[in-house]
Amino acid sequence: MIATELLEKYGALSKSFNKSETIFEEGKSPTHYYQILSGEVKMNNFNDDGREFIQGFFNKGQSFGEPPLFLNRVYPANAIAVEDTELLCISKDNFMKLLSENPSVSLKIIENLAQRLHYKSVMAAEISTHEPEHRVLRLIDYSITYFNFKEDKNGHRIDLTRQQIGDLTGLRVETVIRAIKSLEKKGTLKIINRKVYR
Amino acid sequence: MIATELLEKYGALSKSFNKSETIFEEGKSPTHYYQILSGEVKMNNFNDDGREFIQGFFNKGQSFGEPPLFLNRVYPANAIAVEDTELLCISKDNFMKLLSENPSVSLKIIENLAQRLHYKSVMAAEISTHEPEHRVLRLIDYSITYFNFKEDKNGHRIDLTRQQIGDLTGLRVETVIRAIKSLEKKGTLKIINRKVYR
DNA sequence: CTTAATTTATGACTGAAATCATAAGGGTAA
DNA sequence: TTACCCTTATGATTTCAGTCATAAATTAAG
Repeated sequence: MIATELLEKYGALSKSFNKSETIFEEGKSPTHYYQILSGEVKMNNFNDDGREFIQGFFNKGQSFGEPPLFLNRVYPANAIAVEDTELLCISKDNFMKLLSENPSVSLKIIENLAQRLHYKSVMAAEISTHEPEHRVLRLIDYSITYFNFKEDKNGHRIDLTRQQIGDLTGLRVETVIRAIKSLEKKGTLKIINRKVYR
Repeated sequence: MIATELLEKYGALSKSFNKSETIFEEGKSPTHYYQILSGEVKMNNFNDDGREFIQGFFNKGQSFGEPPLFLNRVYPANAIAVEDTELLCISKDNFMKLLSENPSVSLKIIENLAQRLHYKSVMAAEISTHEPEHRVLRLIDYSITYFNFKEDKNGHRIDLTRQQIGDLTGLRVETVIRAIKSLEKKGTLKIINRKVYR
């Protein structure tokens, strides 16, 4: 996260997106650096059958879509506002200028990329070699530290639908539902009022 | 890649590893920044059944294992020399000092992490939602630009065994063999002398 | 040079997750 | 308030990749 004032000093402008609106599309060239002022964004892909894969969710204060900016490559995924969202946008040129004139910001970017790379490494190994229950549980545990799900007396409330968990782990809804049921039976997690707690 | 002289200025030392020797293990805390002088390194995970997943290969000039260094986290995977390898190693503290005193190096690190994140994004979507043939072909195409496989009159020679392709895409050897056979039948790639060309 | 291990290969069989079908509860938009 | 869609749910069926078995070709090791 880069300080709002610093971004504004380099000409950042805020832009609003309605729920479900597309921010950028897979295959397009990046033009801006984006940071979330409010709302939530997801990055995803669709295969030929229209099946979705969710690369990740991004919340207030987080940036997204930088890698292609640094590589002069096209976006490998779409970015979509999952609720009404306000973004701070700064053009690629201005962003690069900001970076070169403010070395301490680089470290923030590095930490951010490192964190996302870490998540991807963990999930890649999970998706490739583990059975559904393991994958679902690992995603849940990771999301507890990664997103900040609130904790109450029942534990952490996992604010993801079964469908979203499926799209994050490469599983079908029905499989996720059955996996969660089975994990509950084993006492690994709780289902209260259809919501998952851990 | 950071210039050898610069690394040495900050106390980097070279270290040799024999083929199959472990450089670091999953779950351990990072202590050094590593850059390859010669040889090849792979990062991998094993699931409970001993099934391997290869996170990636790293060659001369490349660094690996930085994310946990920046996050104060443990390694999410193992690093193993796939052939006799010589590394340039610099302690975490010295590396951080180098970074803060040489801002231009940060951009190199950022580009490196961005590239790896890009690869992971592409492969995650592939592994999650596409059938074997698609996954194998995508890995091959990505590896052509990512590694530098040499090109001759038959095309790019894919220097990966069927087993390695399987471990990179989360498929079993037999499935990879059949997928490659099928892709050859369709004329998508060539098999000459058991080697894959594209 | 011989032996052992790895790699590619193919066929038969199995099983786990995907698919299909259906339904009820909950939220929300008109 | 109603109608519609999303979410959770469950059972039956199918399918495709995994598994198992076996073998030849090639490479690496002793």
